[in-house]
Amino acid sequence: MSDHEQQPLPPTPHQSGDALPPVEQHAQQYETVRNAHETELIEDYVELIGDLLRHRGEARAADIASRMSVSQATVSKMIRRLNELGLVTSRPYRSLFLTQEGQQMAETSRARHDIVLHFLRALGVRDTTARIDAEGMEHHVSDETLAIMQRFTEEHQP
Amino acid sequence: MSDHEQQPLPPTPHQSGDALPPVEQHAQQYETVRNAHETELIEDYVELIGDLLRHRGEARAADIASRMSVSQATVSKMIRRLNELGLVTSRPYRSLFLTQEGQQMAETSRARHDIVLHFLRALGVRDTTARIDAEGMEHHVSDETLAIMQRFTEEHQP
DNA sequence: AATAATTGTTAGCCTAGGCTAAACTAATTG
DNA sequence: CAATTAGTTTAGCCTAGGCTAACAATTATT
Repeated sequence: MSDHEQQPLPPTPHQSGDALPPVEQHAQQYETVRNAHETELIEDYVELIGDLLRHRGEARAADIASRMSVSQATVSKMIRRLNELGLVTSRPYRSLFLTQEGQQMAETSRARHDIVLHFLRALGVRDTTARIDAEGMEHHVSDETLAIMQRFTEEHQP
Repeated sequence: MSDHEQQPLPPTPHQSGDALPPVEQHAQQYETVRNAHETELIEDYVELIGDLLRHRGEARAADIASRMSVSQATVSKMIRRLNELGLVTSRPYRSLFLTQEGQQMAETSRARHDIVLHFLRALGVRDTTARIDAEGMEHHVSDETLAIMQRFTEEHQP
């Protein structure tokens, strides 16, 4: 075999896109995302439970399962975790309730979610799309950006 | 024990926030997010490898590990997966390369990432924050929203 | 050339978050 | 009130994505 190997090339001079950030900053970006992922699901559950309590008066495991389209077993397991984390109280075969701390988290999540959703709509995104995007984005928007989104929304549809 | 149990309450009449979406739509929101999570990491790796190749001329496992701040073992395992998925070619102790398909994915990811990043900056978000938020948001922004972001950016700083 | 340092791989462990199947409890209805 | 249906839980399995520790290969240094 002669040297037809793939060889590293010199960096492309006409760089499209930005330069690479310094290693520490770059690393921090990924770390932040990983951290968000850890709390994301927890927050989604708590937020949904809060919504169900508010709109329906009760939050049953079966509702959560169908709204999240996961199995009831998955929900049951998750509820145990939320319990251990002190976010919900539950008794077998009864509606769930949020603890003080859980309510706090639900409100915060709900508020973030609404800000992002309203912002997207104000930007001109269709409702269905906005809802989907907001669900994914809400956990990755910093307080700084959130504040800017809120201001934008207020200014663009009073 | 007398009946001091926590009881479900009637739905709050003064609803803050929106009403609950119909179950199917609600479920689809969460499904979309779950699907995004599955491809997210893969795309991040491929995108980073593309960036390293472009800016540095080569992409070594050690660089990926430090830029993502994960262990080299984790990177090594992931590279095997990327290989199996036909996204990269690798030989031990040599730089990684992207396959045709990998390059395609890297470009798409990079483009999305840039649009989100530039949009955030155009909105007025500070650079460091914008980078962090963009890293988390990019995988959750629909094509529709992406197009709107791009238009916004063009109009707000040419 | 020998040794040291860097880089990469492998093995084995852990947690989170899915799933199905089976068992149990509560509610509804014949 | 017995039986069916609906809701919940438990057990056990799987994959992804982290980790550390030990080892192997390459590259750099003396």
